[in-house]
Amino acid sequence: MKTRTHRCGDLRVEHVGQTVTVCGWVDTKRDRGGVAFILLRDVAGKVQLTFAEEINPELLAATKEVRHEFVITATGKVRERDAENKTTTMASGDIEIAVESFEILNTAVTPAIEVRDDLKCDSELRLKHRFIDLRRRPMQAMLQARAKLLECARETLGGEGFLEVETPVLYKRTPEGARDFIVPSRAHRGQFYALPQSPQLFKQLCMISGLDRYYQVARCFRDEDKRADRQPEFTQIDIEMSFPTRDDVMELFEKVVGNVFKGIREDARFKDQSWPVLSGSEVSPPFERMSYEQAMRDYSIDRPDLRSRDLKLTDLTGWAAGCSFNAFKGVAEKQGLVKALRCPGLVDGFSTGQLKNLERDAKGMGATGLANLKVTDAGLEGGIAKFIPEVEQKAMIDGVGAKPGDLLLICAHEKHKIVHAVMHNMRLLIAEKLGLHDNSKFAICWIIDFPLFEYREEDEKLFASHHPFTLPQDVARVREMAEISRKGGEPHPVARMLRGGVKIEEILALRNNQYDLVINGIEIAGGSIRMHRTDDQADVFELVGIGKEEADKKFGFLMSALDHGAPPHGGIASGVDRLLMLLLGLDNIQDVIAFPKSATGRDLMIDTPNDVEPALLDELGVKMIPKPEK
RNA sequence: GGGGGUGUAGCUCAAUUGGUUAGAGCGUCGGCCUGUCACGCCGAAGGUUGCGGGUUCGAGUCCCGUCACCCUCGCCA
Repeated sequence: MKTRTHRCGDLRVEHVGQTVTVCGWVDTKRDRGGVAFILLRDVAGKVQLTFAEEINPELLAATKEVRHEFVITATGKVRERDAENKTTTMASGDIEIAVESFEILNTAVTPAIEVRDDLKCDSELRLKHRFIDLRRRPMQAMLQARAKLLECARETLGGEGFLEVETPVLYKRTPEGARDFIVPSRAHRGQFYALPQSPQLFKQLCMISGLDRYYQVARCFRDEDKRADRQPEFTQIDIEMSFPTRDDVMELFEKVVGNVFKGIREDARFKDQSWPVLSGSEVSPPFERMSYEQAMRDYSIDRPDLRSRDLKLTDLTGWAAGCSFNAFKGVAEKQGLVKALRCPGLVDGFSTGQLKNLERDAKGMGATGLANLKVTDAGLEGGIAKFIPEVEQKAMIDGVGAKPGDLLLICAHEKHKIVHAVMHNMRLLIAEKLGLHDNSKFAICWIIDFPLFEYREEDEKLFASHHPFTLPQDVARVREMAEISRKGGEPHPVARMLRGGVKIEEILALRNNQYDLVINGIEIAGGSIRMHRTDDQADVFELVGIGKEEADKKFGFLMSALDHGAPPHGGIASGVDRLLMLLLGLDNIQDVIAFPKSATGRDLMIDTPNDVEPALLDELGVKMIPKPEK
């Protein structure tokens, strides 16, 4: 085999006259009898190999046995094509190689899926034959963009003095959060490792070790049910720094994002791609900041899609409390939530059946119903309008700023969560219908001032809304609450605080030092300033009901580390897969991962998970229990 | 775990709503063609209709179960 001199896709007019040797896969073969053409493909692109009877009949005859996807190497002279034979369908379209010799390096069976840019087939087949799928140009470009993204991030972080540190994959089960993947230990029969959901604690330990600035391209594992934008294993750019303010971390990450956009935009390899990142709007730090409270008020979600920023929700609870429609009034009286979405100009946007379907969707999310009202010159029409007197109608129309020709969607429920879920989804649907969610627009914002705690009524428990290591904004007040709770009495911290005179509203009004970066309604990154003092950390553990004993058992190594001179620290973690999806305008995470798993978490190519030998289970001390009959 | 969708030739899809021998395009294989570039022309092969059961004189079509893939709700601190 001769040494390759050039890559197929790199050859241009400037190479005319040179004798070159190229290697690659047979993309197509066009046999015209006395002349034949083979399109040879490699990672850089394609080039045409030409064979002619008048030049070398034996060589032409030998092309007979060449088939699609054979691997061949060819040597010949690069020559410029005649003007009428040039093509713009490929970058090397001005030239061709007049082949003088070629060799079949390997044959290939006909692949199950075609190697073509616009392949349209079931994802099952693509996953099963991933090594063929990855031969396609869009997939190779995706992998190049992914590598470029990481390259830009590393370059930025390296330049800012961050040290890339690897942390263990064999970690420890964490009782909170997502389900863990567990790994049985042979040496310690009956005991298990767990795969990390994130390197959270290790990066904090790196700060305590004095590394000052850490980052890692970390693989994370969560054994939850999959979604279009979720995989059981995914990649995060994980960052932590010492002595930062909240702004320091946010500004640093803005730099990372800015450089990723810039790096991919300026990479010549991608100029033939139609990705949003290449044609989309500018991203220029500093990014807008929005409080959690405002996001929930205007958009009912903590990751609002601001491409449709003017499509805001209105809180009608106050209006509902005094209205004549009992369903709304009742909800308002029970401290529920009533929210309205003004759909501009959509008074005739939906058929009766479509409106029914919207309501069905809302009910699917737990709503009792979804009211729709048409705004006309005469007032409100349709559905529940007859239950609402004219004066109240006018107040409502003024309240939501509606104009004749608008459609109003209203959801009311005792549980705020349900109203938020419904109205967020309706807002997305309406924005989509109004064509506001163009994916070449990038609407970026930080969400800040998140609640420190969430409250679960069922068992009267508080949860850290980010994670329990996040620094509260008002550490002193948290201390006071923890002191009250520590006095004991009732079984739950919340009950103890209530008895101690703390109002539940006040607990829920506490804010933390978390920040999430949201682009087009997708959470791209999230992080926080952490607690670096044991006493602060103990206060938060106290309020979320993790006693000293439990804290020692679960996070003893952290508590101990904090006691050894932990510096103030904070950081951020960003989902590489989701960011890449956004940049490339894709809506399935499988399309940005080289070897992804299916929606049920199977790898269809290597066929895993699979059974293991019973003897191995014995050695591990693991017993298989058959799935119970239904 | 709940709901929805899909499953017919190697691939993408049809099959007049239960009726003769399940078709087409692409691909594959063979032949022809000296400038193709989604080459063209002629011809051929290729099917356990995901799998199992049922209803029926008769099932790709209807029913039950099951498997796989996709979407969605729950879940994902």
